Amino acid sequence: MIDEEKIAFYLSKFKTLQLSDLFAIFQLAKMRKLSAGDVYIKDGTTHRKLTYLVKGLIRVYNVNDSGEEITIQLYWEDQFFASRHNVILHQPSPYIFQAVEDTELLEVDYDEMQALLDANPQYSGPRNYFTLQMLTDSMERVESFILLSPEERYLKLLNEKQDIMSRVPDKYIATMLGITPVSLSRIRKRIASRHK
Amino acid sequence: MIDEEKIAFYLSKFKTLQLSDLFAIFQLAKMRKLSAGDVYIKDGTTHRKLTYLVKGLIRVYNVNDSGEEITIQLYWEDQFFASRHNVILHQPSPYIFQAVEDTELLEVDYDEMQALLDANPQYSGPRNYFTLQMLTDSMERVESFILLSPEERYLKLLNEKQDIMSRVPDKYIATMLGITPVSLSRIRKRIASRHK
DNA sequence: ATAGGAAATTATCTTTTGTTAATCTGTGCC
DNA sequence: GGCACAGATTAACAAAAGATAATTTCCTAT
Repeated sequence: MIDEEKIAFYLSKFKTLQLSDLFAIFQLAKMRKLSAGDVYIKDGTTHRKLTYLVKGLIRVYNVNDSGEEITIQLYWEDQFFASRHNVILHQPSPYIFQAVEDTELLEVDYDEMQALLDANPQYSGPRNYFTLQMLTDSMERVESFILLSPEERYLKLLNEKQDIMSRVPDKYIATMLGITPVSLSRIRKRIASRHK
Repeated sequence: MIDEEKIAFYLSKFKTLQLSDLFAIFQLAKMRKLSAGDVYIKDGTTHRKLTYLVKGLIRVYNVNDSGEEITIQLYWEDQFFASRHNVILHQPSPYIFQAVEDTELLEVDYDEMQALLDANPQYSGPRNYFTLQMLTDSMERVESFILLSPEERYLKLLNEKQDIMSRVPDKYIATMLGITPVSLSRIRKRIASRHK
């Protein structure tokens, strides 16, 4: 469960929210625990949920025609996520959501959540905050593909998310950067040889 | 100005909105007209505005160390946009927003707009809708960089946004795809030779 | 109609990445 | 300890992209 410290943090961050507003959400929520390796959302299924990641690490990936796993995204503690294909586009997701570590999730039905948020103005600010957070993260990532070389993208990721990166194999990082694991290995070698 | 047809469209799309709710926004808004080539937001400046593009085309670009212009994003009719560095990060934007065509914009002060939206629950749904729209666009773009080759990205863009693409030079498209104009030209040649 | 300029293409060469396969390394398990 | 296995590295070659410069095409202003 979310601990008191985190609840206090959110209450102080969003002045419009009362403890009772958080409880209203918790009443819709179901706690789920996953073991490392468990699949959370299978590709091709329907899963209209909004999920808050309490503890652990989720990897979103795709299996391409050659049978290789391409990691699209990682989610970690205190992030919200959903399967955009399911939730926005009303389509089955082509991606697999899998726990990389033992993971704890808080899950709410997406439509119930939307109804609650639409109906109560005190949620408007926080809701907007989290969506904007996701949007800026995504935009920044787009810009990294346009403005940076693979090597620069890797260094930026190392710099900003070193703690997260150390929790997953390099091959996940490589495909997230849009390159192959072999290429990432060469980049790492190049960087190492330069700093010596 | 936004025409009656568009107003009717938004009113029917968002049932919580009354005509008076739209007027409340219009009262905050200022109409601006730009000629082709005009700079809308200069890099290094502060511009805390939310903008609705009524007519025309805006290009967001960056000038790199070699003096080359790298196009990051295009905005066209009926899209909302803002400078995320200014508005979210409270920093000057490193990007230049420039009108590619003669352009008409509706501009509102970002903080005034947030206050209005936060205070009135009827805006919560529509606000969320537009932010989610931007988010899914951005996420889809990220995924295109991870899952597709430059050639596939180009074909996808042609397929989905042909009308917009025909309004800008190829070199804008190339850098938006994360490649050089020279490379895009080779890709076009490769595609043409295959279809013959 | 034509001259000037920007955009696009082509050419050449270098660098990087992809592909495939082999090798090395570390870790958990019996 | 040693075996099995996944992940990382290395090697070798092919394919693609970057950089630079020359050339061609297209558009626009006069």
